[in-house]
Amino acid sequence: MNSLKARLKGAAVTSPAVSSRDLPHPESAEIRLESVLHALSDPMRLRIVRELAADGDELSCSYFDLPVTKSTTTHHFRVLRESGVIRQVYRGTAKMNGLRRDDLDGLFPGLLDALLDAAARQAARVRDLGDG
Amino acid sequence: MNSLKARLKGAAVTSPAVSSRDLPHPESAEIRLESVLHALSDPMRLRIVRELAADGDELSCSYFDLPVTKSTTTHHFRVLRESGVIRQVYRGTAKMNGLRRDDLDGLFPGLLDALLDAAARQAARVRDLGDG
DNA sequence: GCCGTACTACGATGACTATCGTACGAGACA
DNA sequence: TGTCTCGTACGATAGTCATCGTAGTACGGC
Repeated sequence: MNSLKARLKGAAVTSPAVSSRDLPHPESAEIRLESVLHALSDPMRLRIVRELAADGDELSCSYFDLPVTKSTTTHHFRVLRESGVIRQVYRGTAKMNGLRRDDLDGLFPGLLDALLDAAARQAARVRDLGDG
Repeated sequence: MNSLKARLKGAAVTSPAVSSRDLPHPESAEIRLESVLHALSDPMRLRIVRELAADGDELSCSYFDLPVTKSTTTHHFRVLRESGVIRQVYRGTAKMNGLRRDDLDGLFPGLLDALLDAAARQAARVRDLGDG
């Protein structure tokens, strides 16, 4: 049942180099706190970032099973990339996504961990409410 | 030249009790991380929160010298209140604003400090760029 | 070369938002 | 009572955004 995840998690690692297509990313110094917060203020994108932080640093877009269409998924990943939260790289037909942890930690030490911890706490809180 | 600030910073502290008008606030348990991040993703509101954290915990709306009209200022304060970031209380004609630090620290330990630190670092970075 | 998979581009749409101006209400003070 | 200040309410407006569907591109494998 996790065959899909297993298949996609390390997809196309055999490719030694990056595809010719490359995507525009902000440089580290161009990353704005407001943009990062805006990117993470959407539940779908916060969820993506949480999975990315928990499950490894190179996940394809299709690894995520989001309750929206592919177009919308593309949109959310673009927002995350353009805000500097993730780095995206084509590998074959897949687009691999990785958290820009080093850049974010360099700019805003402790922020990413605090955000991930806050998100985890909130998720646990919501889960507890669901349990009754 | 800071007479305005001095006058407004402790305005109406003589009033012992809160006015009859009171404003709707989310309870601590109702505060959502996404809403907090969304509230802080606006430069104007991030600035308000930074001043609030640095300059005391009971500042009137008019203490802030924001480059927008009064209507817009009201709007931003409402967003901050409804997201659970600040608490607002009428005192005479003034509306006093305070960070909900205890609630936020209780829900998301370390988050507020990390955010304030991140904002301070970015402000310093921008300042350095300005100095050339 | 052909097909399937992964993702994109584009246009549309409905919702939200930051901003303003004007008009109004609530309290302090003469 | 009148007046001043602080802040609100309301309507308008221009912009952004999350979402979709459809059509299209890029790559890998047959």
